[in-house]
Amino acid sequence: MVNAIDVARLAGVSRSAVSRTFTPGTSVAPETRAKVEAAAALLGYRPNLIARSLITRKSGIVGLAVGYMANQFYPSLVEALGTALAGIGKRPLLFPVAATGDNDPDIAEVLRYQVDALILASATLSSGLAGECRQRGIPVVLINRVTQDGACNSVTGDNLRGGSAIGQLFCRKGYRHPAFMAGLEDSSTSREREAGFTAALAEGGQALAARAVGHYDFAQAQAAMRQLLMARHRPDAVFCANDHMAIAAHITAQQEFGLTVGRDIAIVGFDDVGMAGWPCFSLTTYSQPIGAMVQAAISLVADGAAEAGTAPRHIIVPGHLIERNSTGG
Amino acid sequence: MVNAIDVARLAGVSRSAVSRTFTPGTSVAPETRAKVEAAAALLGYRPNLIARSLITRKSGIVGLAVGYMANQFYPSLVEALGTALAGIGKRPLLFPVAATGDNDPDIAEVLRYQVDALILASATLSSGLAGECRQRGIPVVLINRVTQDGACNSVTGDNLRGGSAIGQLFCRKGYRHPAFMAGLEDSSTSREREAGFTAALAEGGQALAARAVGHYDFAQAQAAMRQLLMARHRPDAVFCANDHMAIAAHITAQQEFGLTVGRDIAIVGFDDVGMAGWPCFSLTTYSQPIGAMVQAAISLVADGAAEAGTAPRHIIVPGHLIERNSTGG
DNA sequence: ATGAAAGCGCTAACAG
DNA sequence: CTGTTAGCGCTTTCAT
Repeated sequence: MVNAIDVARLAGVSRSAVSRTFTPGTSVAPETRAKVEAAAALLGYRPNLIARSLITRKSGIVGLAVGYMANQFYPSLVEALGTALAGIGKRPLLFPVAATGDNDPDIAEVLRYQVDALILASATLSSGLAGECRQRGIPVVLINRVTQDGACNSVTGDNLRGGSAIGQLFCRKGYRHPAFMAGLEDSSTSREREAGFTAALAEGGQALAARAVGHYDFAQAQAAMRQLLMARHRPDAVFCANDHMAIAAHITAQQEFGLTVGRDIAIVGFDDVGMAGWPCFSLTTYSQPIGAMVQAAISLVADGAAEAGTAPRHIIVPGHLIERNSTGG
Repeated sequence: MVNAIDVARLAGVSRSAVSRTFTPGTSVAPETRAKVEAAAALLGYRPNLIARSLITRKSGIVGLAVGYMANQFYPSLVEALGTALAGIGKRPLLFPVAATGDNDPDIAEVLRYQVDALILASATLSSGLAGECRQRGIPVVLINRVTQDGACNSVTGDNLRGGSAIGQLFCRKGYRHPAFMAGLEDSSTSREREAGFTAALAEGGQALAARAVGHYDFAQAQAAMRQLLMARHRPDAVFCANDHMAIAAHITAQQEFGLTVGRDIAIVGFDDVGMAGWPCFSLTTYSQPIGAMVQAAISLVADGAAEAGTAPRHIIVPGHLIERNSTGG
């Protein structure tokens, strides 16, 4: 294991000179730098980031909590985040969490790595831990969810307006029995989308005819769809709280009930994941632009959005309605 | 920022006592431990893993390179790996790499984090870097790919047998114009699958009628499929080097050429990703069991499969043919 | 611009 | 079982 001392010795300089050579924004004589770089190359020296972080108190590591990768939205997000973080010289330390329930223990564990920030995709943390992070100056960014008390920074799509746009679409199309499939009952995202949706329905003189809960899970969304379709009054249009469940619903309606989606029944999702545009689904949906969301998250992380006294910011990234065949030709 | 000294002071013990309390496998008097734990809880103390790793030379961090998340196989793998690593007290530090080309710079960068191991999913590294890792005692595990010189540990599915099984299936079904869609020409995975495939065809008295390259990419696979389907002699069965491309091919055949897959043309993939089983695709494929592959990778990581003198291990995880509708009712 | 010295938070060897 | 003593590899004042 070669270290700065070895390099210094070989280059005939002090260890400080070596350190400075590899620290951006320090002044080293070009000549010295050259000697150091030559020696380092010869020895295959790479500055130890762990040791550095002990003193700079910046690890370059960002904790990234992510729930279930089965929903294509999250892999896309993780990939985009990984790339964007690399752009500001940081890397994500991944830790899997349950999409629901108490994730504090897992998060506390990752805090021990002295992460520079915490990005939580579809996971929440208690206000206790949030406070601790704030106190330590660790920015916390929730993506696609907000906490009840609004104590954390967050980046979300425009759930309210999106739900509303879909409600309006249903009214315009003249569906008579609109239904909603929730994600998790305690998820802010699902609740906001539903609120926008039902408000728009009401404005159009409609009311929710049925409701089911898919728990954001493929199999459970299928079950929820079965339940909706087997009811006395079958809905003629279903808004699912995300694309992942909408696709499950689509498959179930078509495969198990022989319905032609878009003709016999309308199905709408939320997110605009890649698959939503595939011809076999051609899913009407409301977009959550990943690029913009990642950009927003990165800016919160980079601006050190946790300086004492800074009020949490809640960034809402606008999306737009994408009409495809699942709501009629 | 509270540290071990603060805790020691409050508990009225030495800093070593504090250290021992939080280090598994050390002996502390129950009474001392209790005092320390009380003080730690009061102060909200969490041992600094970064500082610890400086001395133990074990960071608990595993570098995880992952290419394109669009192929569902990889998100599933990442999720499973993350969970399995947590089981042995480690976490993955994610770094995005190009699926093709030279990833050495990115990998070298992550080495500075003193990672305990390197897991490369569908990425390769030069024998130079591989040698450096070996010398430093950092296990390197390739998943779903091997290096040309076989210098790295690897975990792969049974590409040869899988390709062969699909070739045999084509013969048994009596297809007359079998085609192959490669991933990347320089990918060991694609080459092995093709080798098994063509060998089995030859044994059945058949020969490859056409060939295209999809570069493991959705859009490029669609283009490759168009090319195959517009040729003079249209193939009646296409084996795609993975499910991701097979699904692209499926959609293209159906949507753009009006073909009914399974009747007008057979399409087969490799991996058995979740979507392959969806009724709208019902894709015949050869499985790569993620659980077993992760298990194998973890064992290589945990056994410190890089001790000097250890020969690299190449684990082949068996899979099996899954016949679905895409090769006929 | 450079070197000497101090110290980040922690563990490990060694006496007691 | 406990405390003392030395570092792990690095950055950073502070003189020069």
